[in-house]
Amino acid sequence: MGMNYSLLFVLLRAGAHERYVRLSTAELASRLEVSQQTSSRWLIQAQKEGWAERGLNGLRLTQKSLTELRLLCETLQASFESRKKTSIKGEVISGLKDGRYYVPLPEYKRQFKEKLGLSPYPGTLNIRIQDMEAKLILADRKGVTINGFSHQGRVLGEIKCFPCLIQKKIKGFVILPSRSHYGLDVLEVISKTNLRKALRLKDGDKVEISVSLE
Amino acid sequence: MGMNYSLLFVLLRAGAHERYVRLSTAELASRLEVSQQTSSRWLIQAQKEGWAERGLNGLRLTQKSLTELRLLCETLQASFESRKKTSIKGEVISGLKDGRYYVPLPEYKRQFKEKLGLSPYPGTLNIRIQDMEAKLILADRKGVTINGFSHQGRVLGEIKCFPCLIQKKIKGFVILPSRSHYGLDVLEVISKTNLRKALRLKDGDKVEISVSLE
DNA sequence: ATTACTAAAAGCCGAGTAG
DNA sequence: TCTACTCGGCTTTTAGTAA
Repeated sequence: MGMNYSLLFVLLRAGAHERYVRLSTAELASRLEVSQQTSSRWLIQAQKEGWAERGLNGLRLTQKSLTELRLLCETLQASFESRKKTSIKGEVISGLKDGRYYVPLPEYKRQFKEKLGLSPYPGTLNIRIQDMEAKLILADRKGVTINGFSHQGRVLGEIKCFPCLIQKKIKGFVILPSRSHYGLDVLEVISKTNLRKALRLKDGDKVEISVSLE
Repeated sequence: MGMNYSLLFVLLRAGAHERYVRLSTAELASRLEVSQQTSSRWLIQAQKEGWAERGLNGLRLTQKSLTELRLLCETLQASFESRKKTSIKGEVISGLKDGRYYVPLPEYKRQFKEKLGLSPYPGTLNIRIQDMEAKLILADRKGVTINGFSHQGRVLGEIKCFPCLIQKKIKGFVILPSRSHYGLDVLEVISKTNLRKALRLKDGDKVEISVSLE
């Protein structure tokens, strides 16, 4: 029989981790949104299994409960405070050259300058990545959003950007266009400079992108 | 229908808060310690209620789940990081005078000096407290431990100490001897000075002890 | 391999109520 | 007041199994 999380959380909120608290089974029931009978039964069970104890002054959580809850707290914290940075590896590919079209569009350019402080080189460096999940992690994060717009009857979608360092040398941004022509295995990077030239990259070269998830 | 905590915690531990994770219902079942059929049913339910979603790449937690879990995380953190100080009130009593025997023992004295920076007055101030729960709170905390030892065939137990301020004036330590002769209603305090003299205390006088729980 | 349905058994819930 | 028992009804579980 596992622990009754709802009960433990209610007891914790009542302060039963540091002192005996006086809580009638009826009061407990209302906080748990169950009947008085059920809260009474749950409490008896929790006592039997060593999660809670009752004394003259009321209820309190046992050391066993506290250990368990503290562990849970750490698990939760670890999950939520997880990675602020990630490193993505892949190799340079040629791609469709469409970055050369959309990156220099005035509306995108204006927003790149305003939101990223970047006057981008007109084009993207395309990287085929090994770990596709990495792109999914980015897709989930907030990043900086460049708004979409219409241009000459064409709809240009929004772009999500993440600051990054290419080969640990040059600053740039990983961009995730909402209407990308690439799949999950290709990452697009923009920078002030022509990355291929500056880093002497050619198709097939291995590159490392250190991305800040902020 | 409330959320299924066990399921959410297992999914969180699997990393489903930041990406799709591939987990068969059988694998999930073994982690949840339920049958495959039950894990399948729970998952369907969680999906229906908007706690989890399934894509081609596996399972992941929804925003709704993350919001809920983050809130829970904060509750837990708040509970565990709670009070760093507490105030205990009571009145001076005479006690058994046994502090006069054990406080000055060289081994205890050495540790008091080393661990607390204290050369204690040979004796304890005994206080009958109104709120017995306060002592239980202390017993639960770590404090500073003075190790036990043997002396002339007698076993002297370990002592847990908490820095305190008596009457908001004089520094000292609340001590909790593991083999105390007192019950939960009596607190023993040591200090560099003779507290009775310095604060002009006599039996029955009200005192306030501000304890640092660290 | 996998998921999820059926159906019977097991377990849980809460109204009623005793102490 | 309060807690916790009984017991009929309802829900959840899991073995078996189909897809």
